[in-house]
Amino acid sequence: MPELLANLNPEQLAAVTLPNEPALILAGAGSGKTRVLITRIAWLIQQGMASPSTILAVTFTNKAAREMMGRLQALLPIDTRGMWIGTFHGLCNRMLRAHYRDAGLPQTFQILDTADQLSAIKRLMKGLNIDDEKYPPKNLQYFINNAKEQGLRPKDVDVTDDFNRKFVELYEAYDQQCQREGVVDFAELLLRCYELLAHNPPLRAHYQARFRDILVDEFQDTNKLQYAWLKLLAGPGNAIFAVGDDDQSIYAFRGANVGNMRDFENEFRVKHLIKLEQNYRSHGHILDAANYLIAHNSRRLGKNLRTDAGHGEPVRVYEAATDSQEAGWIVEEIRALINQGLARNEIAILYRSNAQSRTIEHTLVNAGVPYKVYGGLRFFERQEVKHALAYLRLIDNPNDDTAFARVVNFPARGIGARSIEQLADAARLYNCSMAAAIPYVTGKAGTSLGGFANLVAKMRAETAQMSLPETVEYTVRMSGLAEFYQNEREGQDRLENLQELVNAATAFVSEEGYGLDTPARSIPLRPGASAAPEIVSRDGEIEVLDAPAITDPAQNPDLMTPLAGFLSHASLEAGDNQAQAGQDAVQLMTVHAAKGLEFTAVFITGLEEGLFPHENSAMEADGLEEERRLMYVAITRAKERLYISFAQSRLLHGQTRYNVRSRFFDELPQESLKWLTPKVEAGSRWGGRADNAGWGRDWFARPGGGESGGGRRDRDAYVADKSPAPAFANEQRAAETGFRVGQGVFHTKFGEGTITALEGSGTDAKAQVRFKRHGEKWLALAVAKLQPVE
DNA sequence: TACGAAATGATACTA
DNA sequence: TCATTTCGTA
Repeated sequence: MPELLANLNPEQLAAVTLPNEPALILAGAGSGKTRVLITRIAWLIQQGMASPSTILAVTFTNKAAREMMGRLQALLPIDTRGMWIGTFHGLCNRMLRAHYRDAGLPQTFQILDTADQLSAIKRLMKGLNIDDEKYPPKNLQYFINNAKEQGLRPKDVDVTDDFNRKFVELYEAYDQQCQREGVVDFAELLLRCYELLAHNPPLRAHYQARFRDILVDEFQDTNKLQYAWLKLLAGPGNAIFAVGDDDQSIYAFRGANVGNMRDFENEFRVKHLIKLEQNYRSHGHILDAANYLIAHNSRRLGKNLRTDAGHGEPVRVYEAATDSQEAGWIVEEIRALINQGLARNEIAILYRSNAQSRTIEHTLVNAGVPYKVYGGLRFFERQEVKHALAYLRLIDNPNDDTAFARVVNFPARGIGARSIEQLADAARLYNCSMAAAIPYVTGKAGTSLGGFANLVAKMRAETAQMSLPETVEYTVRMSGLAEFYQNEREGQDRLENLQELVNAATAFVSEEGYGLDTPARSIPLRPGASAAPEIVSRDGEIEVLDAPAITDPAQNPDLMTPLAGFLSHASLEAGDNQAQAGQDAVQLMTVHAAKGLEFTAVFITGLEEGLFPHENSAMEADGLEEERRLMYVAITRAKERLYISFAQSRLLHGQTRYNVRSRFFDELPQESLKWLTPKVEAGSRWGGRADNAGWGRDWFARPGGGESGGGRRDRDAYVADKSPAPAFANEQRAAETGFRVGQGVFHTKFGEGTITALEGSGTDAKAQVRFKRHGEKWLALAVAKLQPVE
């Protein structure tokens, strides 16, 4: 028991052992936030103040939820699997599945991810003959999600003008379409769950009585709807324990509302506000830089990090002439660090926008330094996987037009755009799904559509008794997807992903504890499991007929069929957002993606006006302050070494831009900086910036190159300034290929292979590689993205 | 229907 | 520059 609380500092200890009352924990970067959250849960359970079933813990990412469950499991001899620890969306999904009738949803409702939602919107607009130039589908999508996140249904949205009125109309039509198809988007998951609780007092009371302790991670990232949902769950006998850091709020652009922290403090009369300011991550100079920078923000709750670690190394600053020179310097420093014995995965290169990674990658490749880029497509977002999932969704729910439209002609079965349009018209006429409208379409189109209908019907019938992995395997085969990719020249990886999908299904079944032969499409009633919830509405009144019948998904996870569960899993957990895992490699990612991580050495690149702070942030209210918080997040990722760099010119979108160094340099404590290049005072160079001008003007295209806004035709007329980057010291060493014959390599397009020959040197260096799947190829090392593999 | 050419847009991103 | 989408023709 005491060892649970051992090694906590006084503030952490105070937070962990607070009474069951509203509390706000202001947890600075590297202050042991997660540890406090987990220890608090463990402590509550150990003290008998709570049991695993009375706790609700909410996070933003599946990763955070998994970490919490894993570490908790390690602290206590309990099974965390049934606990209500998860993301907002995951928990809402769970609640909606349990009370689908009260929520007005079909039992097999499915979840639209962002891409599905957009295609649903496009389909809707096409059907209504809406001009998508005037009303861009993406804008409508944003409008709808934004409204939902404010808790607004179409009837609640203020109509201000005709344009707005159209959007509201479309929002209404979209909701109806979703309802008819039995699908919900991400925002709907939250809003629907919110309404479920808001309109159903007995149910609300049930959950309020149940969740005595509600713990929220990253509270500064909650949006209005999430906060409202939490407030509904916070009843008289329970309390919210919110952990967050207003200085690390970097998601306002997607609806996060830092104001929730203040509101929480006021609305709940928070008596316990604890600041965790002891930092266990960074050395002194780094922390000083962070503190000093963030002090330039107004409207903070106020916090100052301290460390016992000593000053450590100063923050190194480098000014480069060009972006490629900047990259060259970074690679040099990285080599030095590696030579000093630092592991590659303890080194991170951070940038503000993804476009910046290319130059850096290129330089790393040439230098033969292995690296990993975070970001990009995740497993369940790959087209072949989404195709397969669409077939599965169609088997489960014939009304899902989004899934239908996706695969009706994939693989191609001669059903063209014309036929689909006819079908959509019929569906609208008869107010039914596209699948149901097939009999109404006549002629040749009707025949080929009929063929598709038969295929799906056959698949539905034949999978009726199959287990989930069998169903997935069967679907991949019978849909023709496997055959299609088999014959496709570049289809091998996709084929493998389809196989991987079958494996994922097998893994899912075993993780969820189903028997391997449990039918995928029936609700498996285990012994002792109770039937579906029984809350019935009578005369508009909602009533609990039989109190114990409010079924708790935690005790009965079988309210979902394995297939429905797997499909939600695919939507809610799209998989890793990381490139190839494994080998020891330098980590490349955006500053946003780095939040929550830490590295021994960190490079923050592209510190230029217009880039960081980003030019677009000048338009947004509070935009500059968010950029500054972003920089704060970036700095606080570093444990021992921090490098900050910028370049005078940068090739971006095919144009050379001349940038001015970021204002953030002037907001750092100069005594903690070590300039590796002479520091040039602002204003002493051409292009020096006027501090209070809108900084959109602070960067500009090539001097004498004319206005950049001259339209596309300028592209041909425009000759980019191709002056070569000044050679940097180790051009010579970069010339070494860094490869040897017989070495295993990885290529982003061709996959794994082995080097069979090397030729030439410097920029002409070539390697012959025998790829496992694509045969032997000669590759120019300066161009090909080859990564060494063990 | 299918393919290549031309046009276009480009901050950050989890569920 | 590059990835994606639309356009125009076979």
